[in-house]
Amino acid sequence: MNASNIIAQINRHISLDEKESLYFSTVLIPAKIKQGDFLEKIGTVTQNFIHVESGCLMSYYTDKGGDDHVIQFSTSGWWTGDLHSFTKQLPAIYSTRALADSSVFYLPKTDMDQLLDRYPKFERYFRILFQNSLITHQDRIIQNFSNTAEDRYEHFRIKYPSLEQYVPLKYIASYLGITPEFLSKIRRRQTEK
Amino acid sequence: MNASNIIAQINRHISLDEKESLYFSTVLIPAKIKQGDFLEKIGTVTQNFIHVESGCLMSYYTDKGGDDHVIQFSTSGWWTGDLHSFTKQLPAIYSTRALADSSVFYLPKTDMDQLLDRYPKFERYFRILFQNSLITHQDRIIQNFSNTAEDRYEHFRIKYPSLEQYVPLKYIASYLGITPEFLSKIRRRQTEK
DNA sequence: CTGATTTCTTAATCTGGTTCAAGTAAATCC
DNA sequence: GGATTTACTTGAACCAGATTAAGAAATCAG
Repeated sequence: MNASNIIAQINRHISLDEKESLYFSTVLIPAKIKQGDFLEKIGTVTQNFIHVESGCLMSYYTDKGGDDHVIQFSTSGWWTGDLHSFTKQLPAIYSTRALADSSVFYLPKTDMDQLLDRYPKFERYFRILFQNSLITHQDRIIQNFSNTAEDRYEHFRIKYPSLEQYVPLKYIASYLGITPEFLSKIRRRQTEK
Repeated sequence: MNASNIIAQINRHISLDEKESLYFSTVLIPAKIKQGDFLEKIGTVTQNFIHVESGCLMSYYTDKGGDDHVIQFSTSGWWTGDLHSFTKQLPAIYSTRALADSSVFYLPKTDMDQLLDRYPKFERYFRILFQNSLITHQDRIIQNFSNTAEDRYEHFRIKYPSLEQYVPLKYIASYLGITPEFLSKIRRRQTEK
């Protein structure tokens, strides 16, 4: 596994020269993750920002009642990780697990900090990344308020068609903010149409 | 109105020198906004990123049924605006209005683009700004899924105590994702305790 | 100061979605 | 390949919060 994919993807937003690309690829740590394995556990301090090369990951919050709530699925090209824990170096409130055998790159916090100091171009890259992600999150909040669960499910399937191969329905339900039982009901309603 | 407040605030994240501070303050456009006035209307392309000096603004989405959904209240020190419209120069899906007489700075898109090109330090500032905002938005999604409306209301009052002086209850209800009637019910329940 | 508009509350009724409990299909594991 | 765990479905009872409609309180305009 080499870093050419991730670098190509970054080059869609900024233009890295040889030196920058090389430096970046040396700080990335490649890893293979087996389905079901944890990349990050609640309560421990997040050391890495995670970039998915292939496979599928899921990040989720576990509430006081022990129920899980999915905040994100990540497939090829996505970054993930508990940003709050990563930034402030506090215990994570999210867990991240592989929903399929996956390969990822870890970007350790100290290396990311150095990277940003040395090559401000990466500040731009991550600024754009977070800016876009913020727009997506605002939209998700609005959609959750203004649409029914059924609309949200249809919208989800259109927006992330590739996820259905990886993600069990109960996690899709969680992502949508409903119970698996109710998602089941929605699905039956739709096939009856 | 001068730019010293906003520059002091930016200096909490990066260190601007004289030249940078000066350049930044020359591209900011100060404005006074009367209560009830629009800073940004749905359907028009957002030209400015908005920084609140004093007063209080509200950004909201209007759904197909004509119902408004508040995404953000902004008081002194906050940035606001329809980021999607601003970034992609597409018609805005959010409106922004003043909930009280307010003073703001506009940062026009072209000036922000030039600012970021000329002084990459600002890339860092906005990277941190969006990164923190993203964390807040993730948290809001999770809280909406895992807490009851009553818990969310209590949490809101603790987190944003200063907003109660500006914001009518019906907009707080909207921000929490409930109807004004139900917020009323919650409030009565609480005073009865 | 006064009428008009907007905000907030109250109560009755209704509904989208949950909970609980049970059964079935599908992965997974030795 | 058979046993066991995990994922999905079904249905009945239930509840958090929506809807509707009306009145009370506050704010605003002239």
